[in-house]
Amino acid sequence: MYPPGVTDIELRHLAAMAAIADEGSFGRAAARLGYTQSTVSQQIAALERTVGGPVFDRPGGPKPVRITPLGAVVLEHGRDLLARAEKLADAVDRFKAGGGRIDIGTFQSVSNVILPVVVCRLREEQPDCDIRLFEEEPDQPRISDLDLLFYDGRIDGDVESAKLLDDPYLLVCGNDAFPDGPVQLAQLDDAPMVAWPLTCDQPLMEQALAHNGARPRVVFRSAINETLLSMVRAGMGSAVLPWLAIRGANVESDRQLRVHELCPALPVREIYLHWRAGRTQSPLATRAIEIAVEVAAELSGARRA
Amino acid sequence: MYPPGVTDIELRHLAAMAAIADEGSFGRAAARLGYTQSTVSQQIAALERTVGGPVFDRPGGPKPVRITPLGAVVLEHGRDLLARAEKLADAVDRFKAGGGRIDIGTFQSVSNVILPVVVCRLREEQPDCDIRLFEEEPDQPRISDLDLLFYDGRIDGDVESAKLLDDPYLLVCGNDAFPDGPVQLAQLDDAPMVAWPLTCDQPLMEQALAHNGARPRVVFRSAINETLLSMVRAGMGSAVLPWLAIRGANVESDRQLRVHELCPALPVREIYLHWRAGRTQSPLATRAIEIAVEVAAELSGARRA
DNA sequence: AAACGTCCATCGCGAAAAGCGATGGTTTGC
DNA sequence: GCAAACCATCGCTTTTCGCGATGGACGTTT
Repeated sequence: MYPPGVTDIELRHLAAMAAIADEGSFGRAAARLGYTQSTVSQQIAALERTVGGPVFDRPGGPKPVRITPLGAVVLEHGRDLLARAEKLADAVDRFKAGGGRIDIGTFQSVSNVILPVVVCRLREEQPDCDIRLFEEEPDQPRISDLDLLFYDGRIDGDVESAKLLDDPYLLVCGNDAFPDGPVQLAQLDDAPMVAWPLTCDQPLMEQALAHNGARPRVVFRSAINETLLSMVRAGMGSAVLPWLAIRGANVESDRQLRVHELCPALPVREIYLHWRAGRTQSPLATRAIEIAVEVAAELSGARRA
Repeated sequence: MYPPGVTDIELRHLAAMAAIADEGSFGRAAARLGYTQSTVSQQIAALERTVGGPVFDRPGGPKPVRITPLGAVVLEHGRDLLARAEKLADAVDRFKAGGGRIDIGTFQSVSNVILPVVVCRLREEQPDCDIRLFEEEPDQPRISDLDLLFYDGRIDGDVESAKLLDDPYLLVCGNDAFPDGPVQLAQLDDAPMVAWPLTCDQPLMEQALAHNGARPRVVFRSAINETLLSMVRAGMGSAVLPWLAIRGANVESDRQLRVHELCPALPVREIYLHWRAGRTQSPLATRAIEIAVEVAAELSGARRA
């Protein structure tokens, strides 16, 4: 792979060489490096052994040592090598401080409500970090190549997860569709309704509706919440949406719309944050999980209030 | 100078890491590197100690190990570091094979006769070498910053030298100025003459002329040999030039000019090659000295023939 | 000229580390 | 379950690292 001898080069020796070149003396270089003069002398001897020739001329006496032509070649590349090593150390430090890149998979309502806050706080703590979001959603959520994945449900495979919050379904309808207070599920039977496409938790929710004797007529499907709500305002029908989506669209302050709890309540949609099991996380990912849990808890509290 | 820890990085460990990343297994990497599996395991452990975290996830069993986010950071820079180290080794090899740069100081006739051959042979052996020639000639020849210096005389200071050849002075004159055979120095007294400027050996030569009762009238001085010879052809006067200069200008095949030995002969001009004492030479410089001596010897032989 | 100061090389020693072989624990696949 | 593949760990030997002390070389000073 690498030619023999390449890995015999020691950065310590190159650092000693650079210090000597700067100071003009083995002894002063040793002092600067925190070594003994004899140690530095041996380090240079070792370096000269590996490169196969002297790198300094030692005139003897108080004259400063001078670099040889071979030494100049070694030093030129050596300084470069040391600079690169320093860059490596810097990169590691930045990484451990939370820098670096993180790839997060997300979906619909999480993108609208939770994620903005998470990203914001993360960037506050780590202005230089590189956060990449992915919302492509094939039928199966893809966690390979992602560090973190938000999803409303569990995922099979070698995955760990944190439950972020319970997201109950609520009814959004026109101002005068129902009187204040909870709405009986049965009242939704055969009612016109707009809804999300049948991905994620949506099929489960509709089954639960049906199981409770509510078979609404779905007159329109869209993944865009704003579109759905416009349809509700237009009187096309009502919508059963999770609380997160409702909050994300500021429905509560919309005088044309009203939100009702459902009775009996549908099974809540559960929001999870997933990551691959058995893999060491980056500090950035670890922190992102913590922040996501925090944010979710705050949201949960806000909902109950 | 360098932050602590930078010089603790070992190229050996990075090489092991790269091999593992390629092979997906500590054992195979060990085989490739010529180490034992346990050794590689410890190398990675050491690396992980210096960077402060795991660089590989070991799933256990026949699954390939996988790099961690931290490991990815380290590996990215590590490969770079290894590539640079390889460049260093390459540069050293090239240098030892005679590559690299050489700075040569020269003057007038050496530039014309000796140096072209030396440079030619050197470049034949080392096509990639970087030969730089300097002909600036302040009153004092400057050997600092030069690897090699041609000069017609000795130099004071900490300098070693090789005598290349004796370069006798000869008389160049018009076809019919003197009969064939040696010319008595006395015959040059008050004769019109063109000559070099009073640098290098020229003052010494003119003193020697005077000392032998010949005080020619110098009617023109120029450092350009061709100019001087044109003047001789034009009948302005004759010229006392060293053999090297005469050969460099192809005087011998010029039917308008004739070359005479002088009687008694003037002290020869001695051509030396100098280099700073007590300094390790580059192989290229060493070889250049050898070649220069060879070329000078050939020229010496050619002259005597 | 002799004494001094500065400098690097070298020697001996103790501590640390590298590398090896053998062993043991884990996980996967049959 | 059993076998196979894999990595971690332990004990051991050999090598290396770094130190302090000493000595030789050179230039400067007296």
